[in-house]
Amino acid sequence: MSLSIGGLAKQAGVAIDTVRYYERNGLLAPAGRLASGYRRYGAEELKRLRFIRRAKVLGFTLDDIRSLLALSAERDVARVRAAAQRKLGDIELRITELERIHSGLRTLIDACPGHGRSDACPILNALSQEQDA
Amino acid sequence: MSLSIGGLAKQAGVAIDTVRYYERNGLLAPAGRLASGYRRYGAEELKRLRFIRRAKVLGFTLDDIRSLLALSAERDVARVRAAAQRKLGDIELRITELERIHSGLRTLIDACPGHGRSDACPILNALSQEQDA
DNA sequence: CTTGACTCTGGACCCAGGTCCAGGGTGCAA
DNA sequence: TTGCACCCTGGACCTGGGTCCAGAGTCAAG
Repeated sequence: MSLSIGGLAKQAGVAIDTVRYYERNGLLAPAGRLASGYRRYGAEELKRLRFIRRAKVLGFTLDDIRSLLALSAERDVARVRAAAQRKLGDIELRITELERIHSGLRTLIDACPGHGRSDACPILNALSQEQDA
Repeated sequence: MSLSIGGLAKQAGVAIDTVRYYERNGLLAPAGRLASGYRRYGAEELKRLRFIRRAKVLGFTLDDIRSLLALSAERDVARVRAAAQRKLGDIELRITELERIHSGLRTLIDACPGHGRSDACPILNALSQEQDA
């Protein structure tokens, strides 16, 4: 079984341009070529492309994924796990930050009657004036 | 009291280039000028710039903020509140998404002993193989 | 053999939100 | 008057992750 770039992209659920972009950026090894110059792919490349797609879903950047692929090739389980843990930490940080924003906004909205004089609107006041928070 | 662009930027805690960028992009009105062409600012502009900075902290995009400023000028409290509520919804969505990612990663990490054969590493397996999740 | 679908390349462009630069003019203090 | 900090402009550049394009070549069905 052998795939054209279009077939590969379809199987993996990404765009053709994305496949070439990944190749250019070292996430996929340079593909084998036909005499015509057309790229050909096998099952390995499909697996790798799907790996990339899943890792992205889990919040890894392409940079992260490059490392992950290298560690995976070296079978370095400990460092794969450590990378996942770092990513988990990042995500926790982002969640915390969003929750901070969320509660700030929630407080403001709850305090705003949604009508009446605009200088009594806590949202506008919070944005306009000096404050501690 | 009157401020140069540098003074304004400093008071508001943003970069000079950012002030000019905001002016170019309609978040700040075109500044008054001295005969030399130097921009001059008053207290109003400082308030407005701080408004922008705070709104950004609360997760509003510059586009959002442009609307917010317009609504604020029109004293349209109801629509300000509605905009804040939409933004709250966005943020909730982002939190939910991150939590989904978080729990996926957490499960994988917890299942991974961090040593041993790489083909027994749940993280690599999850990324490499077909799966439901 | 023709036709339409596919692929090749390098490079430009997109989003947001700035940031930096060169080459010039200005303001003010010693 | 010199010197330094500040300001002006238009336009290029940055990050991340692609997406789109023109112009040319190729593949496969009918």
